[in-house]
Amino acid sequence: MGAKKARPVTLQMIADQLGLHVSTVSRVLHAKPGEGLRAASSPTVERVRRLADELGYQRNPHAMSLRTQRSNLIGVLVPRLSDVVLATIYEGIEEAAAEHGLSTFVTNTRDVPEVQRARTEMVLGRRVDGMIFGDAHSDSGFLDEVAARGVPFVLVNRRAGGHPAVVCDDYLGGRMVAEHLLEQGHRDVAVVAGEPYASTGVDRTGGFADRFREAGLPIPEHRIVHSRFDAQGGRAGTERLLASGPLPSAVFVVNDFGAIGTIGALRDHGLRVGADIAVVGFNDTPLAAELPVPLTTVRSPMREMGRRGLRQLVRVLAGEQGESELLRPELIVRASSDPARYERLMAKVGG
Amino acid sequence: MGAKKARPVTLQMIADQLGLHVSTVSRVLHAKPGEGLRAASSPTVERVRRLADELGYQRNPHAMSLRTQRSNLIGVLVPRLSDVVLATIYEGIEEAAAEHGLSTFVTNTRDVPEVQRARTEMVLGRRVDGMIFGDAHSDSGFLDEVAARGVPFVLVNRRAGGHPAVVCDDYLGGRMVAEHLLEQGHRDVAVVAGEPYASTGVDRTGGFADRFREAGLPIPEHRIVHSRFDAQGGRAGTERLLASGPLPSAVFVVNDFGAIGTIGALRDHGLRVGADIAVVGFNDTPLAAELPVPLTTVRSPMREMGRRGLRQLVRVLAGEQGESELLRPELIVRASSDPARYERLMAKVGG
DNA sequence: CTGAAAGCGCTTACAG
DNA sequence: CTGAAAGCGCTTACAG
Repeated sequence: MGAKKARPVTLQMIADQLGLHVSTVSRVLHAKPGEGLRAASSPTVERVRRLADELGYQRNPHAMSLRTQRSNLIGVLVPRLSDVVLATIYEGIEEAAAEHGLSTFVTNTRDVPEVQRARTEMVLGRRVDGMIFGDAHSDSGFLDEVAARGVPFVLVNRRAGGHPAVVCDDYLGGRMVAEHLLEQGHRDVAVVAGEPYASTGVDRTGGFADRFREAGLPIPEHRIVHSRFDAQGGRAGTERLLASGPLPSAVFVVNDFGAIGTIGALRDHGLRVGADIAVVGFNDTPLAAELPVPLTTVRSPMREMGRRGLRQLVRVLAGEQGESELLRPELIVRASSDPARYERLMAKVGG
Repeated sequence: MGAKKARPVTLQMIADQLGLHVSTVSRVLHAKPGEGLRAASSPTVERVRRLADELGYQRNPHAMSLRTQRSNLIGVLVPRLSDVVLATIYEGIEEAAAEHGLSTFVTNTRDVPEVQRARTEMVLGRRVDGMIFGDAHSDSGFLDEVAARGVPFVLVNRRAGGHPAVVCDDYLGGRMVAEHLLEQGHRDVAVVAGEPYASTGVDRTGGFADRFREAGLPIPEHRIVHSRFDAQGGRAGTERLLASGPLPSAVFVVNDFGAIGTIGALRDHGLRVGADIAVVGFNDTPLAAELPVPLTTVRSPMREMGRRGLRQLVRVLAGEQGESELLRPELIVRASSDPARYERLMAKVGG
């Protein structure tokens, strides 16, 4: 038992069967389409292609990489793939990579600097052609080092230190939320702001706070708390908020998962989201719409961000200058911050 | 500007600087620890190691793979990484792989057979040493083919066709849910059963239905509907359930994300989860506990499943027989199916 | 204990 | 249009 693993077909095998030299076969099979010079005569090309097809030839990537010093591999670092935001961005990266004939290594760094370093070395040790970081810290020392070493890379999700980055216009997203809450008449608001080292949370908070300041309602410091980017973090941040003073009328949580924790904490304090207090999240993850009280949030083009990040990396690999891109967010209003929608919802449930 | 990418250090460079032959350096640096035979004299070993360290030598994996026909790479296929269940299993795989000196390619197949085929070929084209499938379909024709080709692989998450698989004891998990609902006095229940090609949903439903049958309460066919494994799927399945007859007193949704869709649909029909109808999910994903009405669910050891799956693959790669493993699930009762807990919750919120 | 050779599978100027 | 050679960086018996 146990099927023997067939030795893969090589160029040499094809050459032998056809009485050609391996270099001719190589030229035929892998001549760049743009290449003006013909690889061989039409009949030869035909024969080679046919046999390669028949035998199911697949180029040995290790041999090719060794010879060309190009691996067509890229490394992707994310804080954690179990965060649906990063997983979705990665799906975009992978999709676009496949279209460019590139394969991706993706790895979790849990936002721990030592792990970021170690995984970067590991990935570089694999001789990737370039990297995409989804876990940049605002203190960009590490990335500066990587850049100094000449490693081509781009950032997605979070920006840092002026390196080419494809991110959502988080500042604008924060302003949109502020605008919405101001329209709803909120005057005393709070923010669960995420990790202080992540541009996402910082920029969202910044836009939000700026807009309130412009409205003559600067947000006091104790109304802004940092937190981890998950349900636990949202819960913990909210508990601190509730302990630190009177109840605000609205809470902006800089990501949906945090918002879920916030909702849990508010519930534990006997507060009804949408009625007693407004809550707004960020990212419009799939469950925001499905929550018992649907969550107002800001939609960010996550998959598209991944696709564009990969495209920028391809440009960098081609020797061009990588460009930063700012993707447009969109406010999605739902019952968690809109009394009219909340009433309609309750009417249905109540009746 | 533009740091030049330094050419990586090779064995040859080290050998030259030390006046040694490259083969000696190779032996020193990469002799297996188990190897009884010494690679070189102590002083030589010392000098080589020191210089390698100093220069930051990293073995070129392409050269090594080409020479040894072993890539230390494994391919992982999942339906989608944006499903937190699969992302968490993958985290376990990656963790364990790193401990074994292996790197992983992971790729999304969206449960589409043509994509599964294409991605498998792509990954095999990268010359991985083995594969882990998290997206097996019960109709195991494709996997049988892969096995016949002699590709070493194991399954995680879903089992199929008797191939080595590390999965949760889904059947038992389903029985646990049934047991719990029977204790709560439910007699008329329904199931949102997931995709019919996935053993997870099928086994969970099977265990659940068997237990009810044993209790003398066989579940009529129209009370079991199939659905996609996400919030949208749960919502759609639940709508069909609600359209097909009188209201059941409890709904078992075979995964948490589906359950969220179910909760959304029930809400839209004016039903209060935990009061008017019980809902139970599966997997205990992080948000189950944070939902406004916390969700009863079955905890499955997702990360551990990934770790064990990788370990089984390592065994297979070592020429041993891969073994299937069944991991133990645990029922987590919360307010969505427990009137006592629900009352306590409401008392807090109401007050 | 250390060196020399062969070879993994490919690509790329260079001849002819 | 096609062949021959060199070489990417490594490992692995085999000599000595």
